Amino acid sequence: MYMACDNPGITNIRKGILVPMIQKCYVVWVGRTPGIYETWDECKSEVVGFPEARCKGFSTLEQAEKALKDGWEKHWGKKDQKYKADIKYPDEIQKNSIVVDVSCSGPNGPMEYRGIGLKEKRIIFERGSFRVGTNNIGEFLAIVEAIRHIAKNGHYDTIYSDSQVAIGWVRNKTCKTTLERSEATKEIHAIIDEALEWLRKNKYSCKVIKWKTTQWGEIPADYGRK
RNA sequence: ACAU
DNA sequence: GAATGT
Ligand SMILES: [Mg+2]
Ligand SMILES: [Mg+2]
Repeated sequence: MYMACDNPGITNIRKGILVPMIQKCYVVWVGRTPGIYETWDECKSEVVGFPEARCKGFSTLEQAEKALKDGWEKHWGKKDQKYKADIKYPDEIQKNSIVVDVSCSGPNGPMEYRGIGLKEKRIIFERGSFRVGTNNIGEFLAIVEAIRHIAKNGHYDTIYSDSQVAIGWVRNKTCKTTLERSEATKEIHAIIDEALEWLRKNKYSCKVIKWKTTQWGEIPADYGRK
């Protein structure tokens, strides 16, 4: 029996480590007998070989009941919010931590990043979208923002990032981005410069450590767009 | 090669 | 397939 996470959309799936998405209700709008089914097998037998059949999986009975009333037109081909299974992380992982990640649509942006409290699965900060920025710049700014959050508010003692590059930049208090300084990039560079200045002028005691993606699956702050 |  | 980085 899976427990529904009350903050869907910020946990991730990795076979063998994390549990798959909860999808326990299947709505059949157009099939042999329209209604709600508990398994894919049942659902399948309602729709296979049925012309123009319409069905879809949902996480909760409530969602499914609403979707059945809505009709398939409102849900077909759309991404409804799916609840993810709650996750048991390995003991090795520091639970009193903020996990961060970036999402970068193109090589130079748009870029956004966020930090999430691992234990509470709560979004602590979200920044962007920045018109220009690289993956590594976003990973870097995310870590610095998490450090500053902890320096100011306490509550956490560890930051996880999956970025070898950004962890290094933070450690060295330097940003070796290849993104040229130009009129088009001056905004993001100003933000980087301010972050570096804070790092160099302030002390902090939280640890910044590597999220071991190959062992633990995608970092829970991941945007799930890959 | 490693991490994104 | 491409780019950002050590
Ligand atoms: Mg990342
Ligand atoms: Mg990611």
